[in-house]
Amino acid sequence: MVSRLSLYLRELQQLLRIGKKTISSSKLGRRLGVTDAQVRKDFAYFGHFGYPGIGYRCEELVLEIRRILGTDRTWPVALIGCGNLGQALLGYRGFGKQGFQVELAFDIDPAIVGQTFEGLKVIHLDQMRELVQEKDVRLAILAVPAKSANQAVETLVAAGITGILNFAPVTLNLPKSVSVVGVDLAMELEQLAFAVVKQGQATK
Amino acid sequence: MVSRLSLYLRELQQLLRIGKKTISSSKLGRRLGVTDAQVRKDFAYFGHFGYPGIGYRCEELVLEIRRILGTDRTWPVALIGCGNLGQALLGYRGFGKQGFQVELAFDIDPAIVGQTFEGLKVIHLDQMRELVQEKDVRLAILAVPAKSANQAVETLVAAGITGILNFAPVTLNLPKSVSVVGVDLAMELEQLAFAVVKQGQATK
DNA sequence: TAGATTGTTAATCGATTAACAATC
DNA sequence: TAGATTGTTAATCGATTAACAATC
Repeated sequence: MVSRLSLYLRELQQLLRIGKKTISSSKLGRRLGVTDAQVRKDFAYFGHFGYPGIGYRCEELVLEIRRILGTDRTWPVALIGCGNLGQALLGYRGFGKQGFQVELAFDIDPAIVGQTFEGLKVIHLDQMRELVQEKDVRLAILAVPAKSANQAVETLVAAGITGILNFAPVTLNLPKSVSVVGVDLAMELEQLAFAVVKQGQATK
Repeated sequence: MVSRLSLYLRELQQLLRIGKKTISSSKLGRRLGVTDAQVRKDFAYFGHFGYPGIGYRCEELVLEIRRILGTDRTWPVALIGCGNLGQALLGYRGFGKQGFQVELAFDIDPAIVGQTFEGLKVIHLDQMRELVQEKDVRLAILAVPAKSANQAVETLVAAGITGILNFAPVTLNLPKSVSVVGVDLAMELEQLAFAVVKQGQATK
């Protein structure tokens, strides 16, 4: 359900860009494939953000959602693993726009440690603890190979990281106090393949 | 619910790697944070795969899930957009392992078209239609900037693509016959930030 | 046989939708 | 005022869990 908040936020930012001042639950829902009742219920859960007869003021609602999500400030983020994917993530501009700033980059490969990508020098994972504490970093993006993931996670947890965005295609062993969001690209493609096959059958 | 099938599949493949022949619904569930009843219900929906008193045979179940998901064969995939992220995705080995093979790479930037990455020559998007039809490609990975996404989508749909893995942080305008799975990295981080803040409050 | 574990039914829970009085 | 739209209640729907007879 909170994932819909992010979706609304993205759409509202788009609406602002094209100059819309207000939007109704039914129009916002139509754009996203969600019922109007769902949209209203989602927002009403967190407060009274709308205006009967008018709708929601986009600018105001953007601020409210960011406050709810906790992105009304900038979060420093640590990147773990600076291979192919890690480097691409370092260069991704979309994070900054939503309030995330990769401030630390780690690896364990001697061929990578010491190199600079996007103006950020890659540091050995062994030095994570003190740097993370110094910068008060809570979030980490884990972009290491599957076989190194759980080992890296121990270092992360010991360093005080409390949220992990996991790109490694394995189940992480974590204490309940650490949150994890997994992004498994092969899994996403599997979901897509399933949907395409099903859709194909429905059309027959 | 189908997303759990992918999760089970990944875990079962891991279990096979460490030499397990069979697994019970309760042990599999424990590993993934799912109840045993949920695991059994999920599988039973598609058939009778388990053995009372024994559990599920890992190898057999892997084959069944792959059949259900449609990944009991290799899917050729087209990559659209060969910038930072696109190049990283081209180099990602995880796709191949699950039955996806990027066979075509497209872009519109003259500085990128013609270059070769991972042994694949980047082709101009204008030539997509005939190549996609020649190779019978159904799936596309969309890794273009947000502002180009909906324009690119028109070309994809016209070429006969029926499933899109969308990395662009925008809502795509698509006919109902085309499936889409969205991966918005900033949205995932937002979910993580929310979870971390909530967790922090609960601990207080 | 006793122990383990499935598949399935019934009960519970939570999420979504419909409907409408209240409000601008 | 009439029209549009919210927030919320009640109804519906679907998904999850508990429990247990059937099975190996």
